[in-house]
Amino acid sequence: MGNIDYVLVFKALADETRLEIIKMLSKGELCACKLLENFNITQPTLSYHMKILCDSKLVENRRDGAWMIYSLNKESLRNVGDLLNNFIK
Amino acid sequence: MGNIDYVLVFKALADETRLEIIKMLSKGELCACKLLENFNITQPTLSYHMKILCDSKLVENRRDGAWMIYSLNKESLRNVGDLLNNFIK
DNA sequence: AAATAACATTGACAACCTTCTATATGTCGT
DNA sequence: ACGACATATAGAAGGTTGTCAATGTTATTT
Repeated sequence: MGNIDYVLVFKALADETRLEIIKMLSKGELCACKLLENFNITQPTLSYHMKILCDSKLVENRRDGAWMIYSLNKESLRNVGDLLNNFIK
Repeated sequence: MGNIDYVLVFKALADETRLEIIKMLSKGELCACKLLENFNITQPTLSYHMKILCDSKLVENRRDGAWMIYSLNKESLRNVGDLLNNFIK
């Protein structure tokens, strides 16, 4: 319910890697190590991107033992879509 | 029908001033001078922002005498909304 | 044709972003 | 408690962004 910082959200979306991460998460939650397999970036770089995505509220995380599981925050995505829809009428 | 560069689009949206410009244009087309009145930025800075918005295809421009008239490209906005909708189902 | 008005372009600078390596923290199994 | 694994944080390097002052361009008016 916390208010959305749309600039933060669009900054989070404005990166090829993060957009691909969101696409992957749209098919279901994933741990960082599974996400990492799909990119040519180091683990700290992925961690950096995940922090940006979580700070924007587009993505949520939960710990499962040693793993960190990431999933989409669909309400946030819906709110962003609504913002754009309001612009076009 | 040119394909959309979503990273470019989200970069264009990821700025407080440009988001406000889009909000203003959502109520109807405007010339640069009218847009400028609403911000504490210089004319070259507005011109810079308008170029980014036009490059992203979110905004279109047409010349009317000495004025440059800007308007939203609603199809682009709809496509971006569709992209987000596809993520959440 | 000269002055004015609206807008774009250039060049400079500070702030921010993305990436890496190195290191730290947290968790599990032995 | 130790080793191995998963993830986060810190610091540094290089690239990108947003802003301005100065200047250029295009259109209008006198």
